[in-house]
Amino acid sequence: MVEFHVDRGSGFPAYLQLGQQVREAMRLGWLQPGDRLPTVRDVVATSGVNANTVLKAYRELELAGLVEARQGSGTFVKGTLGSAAPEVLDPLREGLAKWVAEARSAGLEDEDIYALLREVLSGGAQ
Amino acid sequence: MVEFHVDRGSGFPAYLQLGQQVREAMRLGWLQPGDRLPTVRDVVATSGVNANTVLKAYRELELAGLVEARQGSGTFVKGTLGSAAPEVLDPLREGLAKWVAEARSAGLEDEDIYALLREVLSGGAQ
Amino acid sequence: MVEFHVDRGSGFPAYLQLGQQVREAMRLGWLQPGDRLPTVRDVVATSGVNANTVLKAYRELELAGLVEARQGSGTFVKGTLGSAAPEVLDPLREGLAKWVAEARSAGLEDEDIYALLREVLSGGAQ
Amino acid sequence: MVEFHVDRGSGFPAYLQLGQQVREAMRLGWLQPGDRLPTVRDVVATSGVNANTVLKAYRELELAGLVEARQGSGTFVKGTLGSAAPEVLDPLREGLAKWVAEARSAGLEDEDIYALLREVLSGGAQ
DNA sequence: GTGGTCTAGACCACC
DNA sequence: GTGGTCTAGACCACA
Repeated sequence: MVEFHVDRGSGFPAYLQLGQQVREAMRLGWLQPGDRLPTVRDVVATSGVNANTVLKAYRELELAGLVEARQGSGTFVKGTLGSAAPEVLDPLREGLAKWVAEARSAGLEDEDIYALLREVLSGGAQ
Repeated sequence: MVEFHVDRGSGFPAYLQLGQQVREAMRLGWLQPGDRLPTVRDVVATSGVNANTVLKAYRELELAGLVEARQGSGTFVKGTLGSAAPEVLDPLREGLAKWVAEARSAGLEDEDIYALLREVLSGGAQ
Repeated sequence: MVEFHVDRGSGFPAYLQLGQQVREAMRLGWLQPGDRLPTVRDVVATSGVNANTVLKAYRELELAGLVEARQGSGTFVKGTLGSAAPEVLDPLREGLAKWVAEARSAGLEDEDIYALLREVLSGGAQ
Repeated sequence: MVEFHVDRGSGFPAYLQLGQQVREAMRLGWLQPGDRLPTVRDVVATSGVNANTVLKAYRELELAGLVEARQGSGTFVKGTLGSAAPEVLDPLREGLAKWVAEARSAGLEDEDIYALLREVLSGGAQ
């Protein structure tokens, strides 16, 4: 089961954070087609966000074709995102974890790590 | 010289994007204490954002003690962010680039990679 | 300029009524690409609907690619809907008006007329 | 026999769709006083809607004096709607069908046609 | 009890 | 002054 964590006061809209977390869970295989998302009320209880904010996040996922809301029964994962199978992801995750350990022991903070990744992904100096 | 890229319509506030990009450039050593930030006018021309938005971003960086506005001459980097020296960053960047190459050849998209990193940084299953 | 009329208490969601009216105005050529929709505040004043309801309608039109919201300046028609040129529409409208006059003088109410049209469009008995 | 078609996900409440379809069938003479409506069970099977939703639709029609529920035997049309006799309706239907054929061959979509009719019924520019 | 609609109002981002 | 975000809470449609 996915649990959401909303960082309020970061300026980052709460409904976007929720949407992103669903997308990431789908990419990582935590959410598979047919799985039910936490109910709106669950998310409200868990994350402290208002119900309408959750609804908005779910509605946008629905419009994106990723989930499907069924009145009275819940919201369900419909589409897929990211093609990576666990057999592929697991060794990569392991390799990345090793690299992260190195980076941290060299004194890098998480923000440094994100910055480095963005640099590398965007192909150097950009 | 740093060049800003603002993604409008992503829901992510423009002034936060600018601030984040300055911070990342500082972390990666692209911006060093004493360096001058692009002028507001430059950023407007480059990114299509309104001047007030740029001013707001710079003002917040100044309040954070990271930059200093000098009337008539521009805005200059004052503080530092991230403790990593180039001698430390370079081999890490290289290691990361190698891992990214692997991940991509395994079919992962950039979003998959970000998701994996977030997972690893947050300590596994979260 | 388009003016909205929202029928509250019909059970028909207000935001759908607004969306439909924009779409119809586009079909009839009352709204052309580049035209500005009434501001959210205008609609609130005109129709008595809440601002968020209007925003929701406009956001859905934007997601459908029909309009574009520009912060600080308004919401503008972007796409097109219905290919009918005025030269084509005008004679048809005239013919229809004539038929409507007949139907009404035969005692039909508007609801009868809608029912008839729906029957004819759906191809008879269906 | 009337057959219901409920469009879920249109935002239009299912019970209103059912009610409207009964009303239209009455206006067009498909349902006459004394006729029996489909059983709730039939509608559930046909339209995929929940039984309570059908019951709610029938209850509202009953409150409007249009139908009458007889315990154990079904729901029957009681009142009338629309004053048009078949001798009146048929030629009008024919005239409308001719107009619709014209409109379609001019490239109009059904939505265009509905928009035009609404415009004409509401008396022009509204 | 599920998702959905609407409201009223505060506050923010942007021009 | 423009659109947008978020909240709190009432109420509805549906299973």
